[in-house]
Amino acid sequence: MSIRLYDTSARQIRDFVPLVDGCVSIYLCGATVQSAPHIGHIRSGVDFDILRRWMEYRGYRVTFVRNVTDIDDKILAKEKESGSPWWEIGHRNERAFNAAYDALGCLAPQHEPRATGHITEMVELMQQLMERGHAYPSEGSVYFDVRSQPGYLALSRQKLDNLRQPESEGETGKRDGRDFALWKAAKPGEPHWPSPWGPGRPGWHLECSAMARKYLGAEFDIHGGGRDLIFPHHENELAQSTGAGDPFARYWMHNEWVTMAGEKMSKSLGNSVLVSEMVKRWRPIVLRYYLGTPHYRSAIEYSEGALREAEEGFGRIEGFVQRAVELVGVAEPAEAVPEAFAAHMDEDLGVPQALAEVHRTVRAGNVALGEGDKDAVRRRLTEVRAMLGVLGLDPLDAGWSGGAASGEGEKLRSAVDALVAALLAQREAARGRKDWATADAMRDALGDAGVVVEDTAAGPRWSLA
RNA sequence: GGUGGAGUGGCCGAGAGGCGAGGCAACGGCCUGCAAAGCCGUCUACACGGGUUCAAAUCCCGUCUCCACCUCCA
Repeated sequence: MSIRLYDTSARQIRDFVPLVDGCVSIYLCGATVQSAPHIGHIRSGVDFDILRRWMEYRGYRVTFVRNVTDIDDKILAKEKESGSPWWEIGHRNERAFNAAYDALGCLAPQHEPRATGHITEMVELMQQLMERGHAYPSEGSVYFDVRSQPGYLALSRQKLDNLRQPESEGETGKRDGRDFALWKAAKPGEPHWPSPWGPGRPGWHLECSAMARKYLGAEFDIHGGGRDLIFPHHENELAQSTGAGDPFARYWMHNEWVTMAGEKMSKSLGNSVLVSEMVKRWRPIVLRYYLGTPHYRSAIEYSEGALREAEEGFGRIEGFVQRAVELVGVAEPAEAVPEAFAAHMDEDLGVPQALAEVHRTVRAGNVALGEGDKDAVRRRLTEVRAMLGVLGLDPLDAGWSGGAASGEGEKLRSAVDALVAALLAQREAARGRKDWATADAMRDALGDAGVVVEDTAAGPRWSLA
């Protein structure tokens, strides 16, 4: 059996055959660090993190590259607005992105190259494009000649003649209004780097072609990103790279976006929800469950209610894991996930159906808990952990301990545990004499303090609300 | 104008010709001193109108509604 993936280029699900046996190379378009990440940005990170984890589970050696575009028009516009230098804006936002990836449990890429660190590679690429007749300099800028590239627009399945002709801006120096800039001549006050065509800065798109080649080679397996990148970003990347002679990506994968009242979440519409705000209100693992659980090619409609449901739904899974650990202790994830789960994941990352398998296993585990069947509980726990691990949602994974594993947090935890245990002992005594009023009052008081008490056959257990 | 996507039960969200995905909520039952959690059960839908087929949420035709992308930032 093999993994099958929906390839945007082919518009269908294809068997995944890696370029190099046993290895997978993935290039994901990451952040253009002009602003802090909203949950739409980070959804892409989560979706491709799941892809990567699944590939690793299937035994591939994965090389995952996620770029940082740290120079572009919007960043320069921000510089003018805010007065902060472009590199400071970029760095601040890059840190915000990394904090968000980290908070949501996205594994670190092997390489995280920045556009401004690869000017030399871009210049080389442009020279090759010129030699091959796909690019031309004009007034200090360099443009890609879209008419020179017969395959142009194959990815987005458009026709050149159907593109709206951009309004002529007078002195652009382009041969065709649809030609796009590889290199932009420096304007006064803007950052610039030297090039054979004069000082300037890279155009959008060019960095990805240059960096994908550098870190993954002229041909690699999967190129990913949000769906809005298909055109122009990926189309232009493809044109540049193939124009320079690189075979480039073998599969193109695009995730859908997060919508808000039916509309795409974006900064310009003013409807974006920042990750930094969300993690204050929802546990990061719940946020990941919410963003990573629908199929990656389906839009997610943002709503408070959906977040609450995610919290409840994940809580059900987590509740089983906790109770199971209380009964049988921490059991390591199983070596293999259940067959049905794997089959769904193999089919274009069928996370929703795979998740149904998690729920089935949780139910079976809960039945085993009810029967006190320790062997069965342990088995279900290892299965559930294995499946959750692939989704990056194993609550016992060290990454989710919330950093509270610090000495301070541990001390606090054990202090509270001792206090609650003492109160619960008193409450048990009250229950023993059937003094329900006292027992209930104590439970209410603990509840008000944020400690939820549940009486079970094995005695009372408590957890934080 | 061009290209692509979507409309599923109270809600979220899969599926894509025939055996009720799953979750949340609700309701009933079991368990419980009462709860909580859990288990069992109930509710069973595919925007609209036609058509094809033994059989359509799924295929075909038409209609409506919504969304996205259409280049140097508009």
